[in-house]
Amino acid sequence: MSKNLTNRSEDYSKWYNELVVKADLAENSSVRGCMVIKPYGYAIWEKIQKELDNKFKETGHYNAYFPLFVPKSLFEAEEKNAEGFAKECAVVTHYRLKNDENNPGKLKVDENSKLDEELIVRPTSEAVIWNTYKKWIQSYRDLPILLNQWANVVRWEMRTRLFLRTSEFLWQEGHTAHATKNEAIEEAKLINKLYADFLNDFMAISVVSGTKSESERFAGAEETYCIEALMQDGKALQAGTSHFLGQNFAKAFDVKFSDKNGKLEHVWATSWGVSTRLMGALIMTHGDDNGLVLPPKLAPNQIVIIPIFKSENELNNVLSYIEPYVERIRGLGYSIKVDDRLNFKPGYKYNEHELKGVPIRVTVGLRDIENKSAEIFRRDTLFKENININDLISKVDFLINDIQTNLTTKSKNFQLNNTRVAKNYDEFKKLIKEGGFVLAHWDGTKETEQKIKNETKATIRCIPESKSKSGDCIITGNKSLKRVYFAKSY
RNA sequence: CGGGGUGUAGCGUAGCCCGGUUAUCGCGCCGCGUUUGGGACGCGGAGGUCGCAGGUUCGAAUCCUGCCACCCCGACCA
Repeated sequence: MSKNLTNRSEDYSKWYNELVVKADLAENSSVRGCMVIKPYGYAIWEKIQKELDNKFKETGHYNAYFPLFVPKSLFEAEEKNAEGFAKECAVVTHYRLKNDENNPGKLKVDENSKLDEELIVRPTSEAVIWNTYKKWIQSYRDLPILLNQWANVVRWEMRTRLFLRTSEFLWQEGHTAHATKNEAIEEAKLINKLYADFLNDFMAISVVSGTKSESERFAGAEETYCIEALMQDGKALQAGTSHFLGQNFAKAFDVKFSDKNGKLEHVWATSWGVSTRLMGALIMTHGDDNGLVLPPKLAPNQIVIIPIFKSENELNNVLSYIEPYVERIRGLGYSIKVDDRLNFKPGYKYNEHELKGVPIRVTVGLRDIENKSAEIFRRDTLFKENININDLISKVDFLINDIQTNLTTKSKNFQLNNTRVAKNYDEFKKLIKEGGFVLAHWDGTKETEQKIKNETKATIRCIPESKSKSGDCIITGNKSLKRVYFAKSY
């Protein structure tokens, strides 16, 4: 199996270039690891947004928007959260520039514009949102509040990696408030399930889901639910998280409500999010040596048509031959593009669309007009065949579904084939080295977790919900209730 | 912030050890022509503060010193 886990991380960069580029900021700028999302990449992000948005709305959530700036006093209110993010915050200290008298044409910070209280550029919005919720919540009748916002956040990471850990990134963050503990826990679980289904059904990415260990938990959370995907090089990627925040934020921001009996109680909270990292997951899950492979459901162009022609006259003949079919395919709700560019040869176009991951390609030339045929190609298996032009619509319809299903199955099988059980620590070390998920018994202590991390670089990615057999911890031999997922991660 | 590496045209690079004509080659770009069923070809053309600043020298992409940036590996993380 380790044969399958070639280290592709170097190759990924060539596929990134179709979607994003590293931001080219000023030469001496100390902002590192920001990315520019190109139109093609953004089209994919929009598909993700739209689909998730629908799912949130179906489950009773509303979109809202809160400020980018968080006053330091709000930020530090929930101590654990503040402590967790303190080391990676961008801080605004001044609000004005002025001309630099010693350096004509240059500007400098006007020291007279120093803010009394520093503003933190949000690394996440719990603080500013809970400060608002305080004003909105008085009675159990005001609950639940189920809000989501699409926003950018900034985390000043030591080391960045395009898509997976950029300094600034786009995400959605949900923030909900509930009257009971149970309701909040159910909300956190619901969203985690929603994420898992979304990745599997829409993005064709298979994940394992469960909870995080205490040390991997979100700063300020009582419980963190997560989904973890396995990339082709055998490393795990945290694809989404959903947190049960208990009453921590309600206490920090003094958010209370009176229940039916008039008794005052603190509100229960959740928060959850997925980010542009999902696009990284997409690339690293489905990409192959020819470039991106996009599941039809989120491909900006699902079908591309390449006309073959020697003159503009021939091009027009081909276009009118194919036009009724294009219209009908469009009518079925599929996105289809005719690549009639004159300055590129067919071979070049083939390669370009493969690099961009277009699921279906149809080639049509004079030969096809003669034979009433077309050539159809699927990106996932690279299989090419000639069909009768009358079968084009049904074939496209079939392939759209079949490619989606095939990618989902492939991802699931990859995950299963690369998830193995370690019976003892020696075996564990060997399996971790080879890559993939390793299921092993763990005694539940931080110390054991840390020891494993130090010695193997593997972390507990997820504690599955499902009940498996109890056993003995591979390190201490102490009692373990179930096996947990270990892996090296991004 | 520790360890290693790299900086030459939009991108990828040769040259550096051993200083010496007008800084090499490929891709891309512009013009003209021929091409077009798997990344076309010919001819012509444009494009460079050799990362930055000092120093050594008659002469520096090349040698020396300092700085900066980026990449990889650690610590940190969606």
